[in-house]
Amino acid sequence: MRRKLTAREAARKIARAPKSAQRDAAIRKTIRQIPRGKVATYAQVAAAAGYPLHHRQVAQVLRTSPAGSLPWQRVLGAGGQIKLQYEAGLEQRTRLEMEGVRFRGKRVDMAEHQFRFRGWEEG
DNA sequence: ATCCTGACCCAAG
DNA sequence: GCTTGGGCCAGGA
Repeated sequence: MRRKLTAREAARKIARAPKSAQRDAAIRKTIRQIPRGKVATYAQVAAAAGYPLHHRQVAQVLRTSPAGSLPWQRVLGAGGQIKLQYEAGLEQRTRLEMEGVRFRGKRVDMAEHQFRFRGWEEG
């Protein structure tokens, strides 16, 4: 069994970790803050995580994260559009509707469902 | 280092 | 509404 890291060791480990790992961790943490019935856009997640120009990495994180580790269905494209294709897109829509998220045509009603992160001004 | 690709975004037309 | 072109960034070959 591996011994638990001391606080100092943990800090060193983080300092040594590549920036991409910190960034991805921040993105995952941000996504997990979105509650049931609420949604956020890729760009919004990136900005709230502290990386305003990394919306594409949000998608990358969602793609590469193990299934069940994130509420992936709550992340949408700009304007509340589902960006997944085919079955995946249908599943996303179904999951969201199960959470009480309403759609207007192909788009989620963002005025009603967009999540406000702490420190997220605008709107 | 270069080239390609992606669950992106946005302003134009 | 839709398509297009340009911009953005990181990962993999």
